[in-house]
Amino acid sequence: MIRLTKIGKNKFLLPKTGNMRVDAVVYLSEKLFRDFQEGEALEQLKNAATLPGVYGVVIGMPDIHSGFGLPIGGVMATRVEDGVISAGGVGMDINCGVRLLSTSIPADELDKRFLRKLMDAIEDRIPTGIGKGSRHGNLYKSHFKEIVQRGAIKLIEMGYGREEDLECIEENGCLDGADIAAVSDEAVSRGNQLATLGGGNHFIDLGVVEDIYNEKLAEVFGLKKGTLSIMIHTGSRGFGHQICTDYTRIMVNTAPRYGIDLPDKGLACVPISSAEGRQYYKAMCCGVNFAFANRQLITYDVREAFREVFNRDDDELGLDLVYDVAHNIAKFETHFNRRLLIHRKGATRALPPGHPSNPKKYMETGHPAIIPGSMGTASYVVVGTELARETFFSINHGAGRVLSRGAARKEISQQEFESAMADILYNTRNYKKVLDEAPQAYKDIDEVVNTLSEIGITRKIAKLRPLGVIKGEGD
DNA sequence: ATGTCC
Repeated sequence: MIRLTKIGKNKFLLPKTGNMRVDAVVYLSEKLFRDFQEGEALEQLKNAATLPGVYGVVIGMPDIHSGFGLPIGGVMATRVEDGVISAGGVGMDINCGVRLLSTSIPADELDKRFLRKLMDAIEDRIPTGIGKGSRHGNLYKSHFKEIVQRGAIKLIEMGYGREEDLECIEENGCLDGADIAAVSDEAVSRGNQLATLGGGNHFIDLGVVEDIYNEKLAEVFGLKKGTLSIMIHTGSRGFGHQICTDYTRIMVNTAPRYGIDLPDKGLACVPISSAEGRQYYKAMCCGVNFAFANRQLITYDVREAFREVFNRDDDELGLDLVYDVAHNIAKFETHFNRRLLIHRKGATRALPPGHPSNPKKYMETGHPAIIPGSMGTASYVVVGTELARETFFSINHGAGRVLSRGAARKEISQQEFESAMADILYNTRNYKKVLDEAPQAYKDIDEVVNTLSEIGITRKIAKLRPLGVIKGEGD
């Protein structure tokens, strides 16, 4: 078993041993540390620390749990000159991410019947669950190349959103460098899921802004206590999944040619500057842009559903985009005066006030970073601080699983599930289909969020409480 | 996460 050494409040060290090139650091509160059972995730951090060109420290966030190659809740920086790029370091669901919309609708105005009507109107428009196709099939057929190369920008040009949405999306809704020529035919054929939600932890939820911790910043973010909020969590669906699968195979096969000794197939990687590395980056950008476009189209559908059910205009409803963050992505960024490729896997970028990569609208506050809890617990809006420099301005992306999907299905009873969901509405007819997503399968979101805010890496801005949740059904 | 194993 790997030992963690406490090196500060909520901060633990996994010291460099064996062929690790750098240390690893894990952020855990005392309670999260006591309950910590993620030996495999620590192995994965150690593995990442052995890769060529890895820089600084490999980081585990408080929501860390084992994943494919790099753990979920993992951050790995590599030097552009001599470092590697890893498809598994980004993850299967490229640019899985979450966006938050604010409204000017007082939540206490809505009774359960009305909330249900809203959820039904949203569900009528957005296919959910694994393997579901899109109602915007025309976009896939006629504009796919431009959408994956130009992301949300292309959709805004076509009228699927507001001009001002773009500033409120990480990378302004388009990661530069996408080239569909780097994407396999098989991946392209799976791109027909544009404008679908998917399954697993993906959701659309209606919530209420329950607590404000910082009035000034909340106002800039458009978050007012007691108003209805909408959160959309989805990614690049089968398209991104296929890109990761394709390039993991390529990287496993070519890594030896570059003298790379792979500790784990899931961490398959090649030099950033290699032909295969550059190709993967181009393809990954397509997956990133697909996911931005996916969330943009879902936003378009949600706004339409709201107009229909309320019979009011956007002007009266708000429905403004607060922000859209990526959870699974690799990006070229400058930290410590060095050009690095930051792999964030189940981790969120959180820039502090004044950082030049903030959008103009949020330059003086830092952009909102959105942290969803589980289907039955709160979510948070936070900002990064200057102290987040030590994590390459990265924070956790959610609560983190504490039970595997299988264990959750086996161990949680119907009564336990229903009591955890209390008076929260959910769309699923059969609770068994979402039992693996039960609140009990996740860590305590308050504890996880506090782990970073207590040591000043984040500042909490607002807390959101779910009222109604739309989930895709697994099997 | 995922046409959850071509």
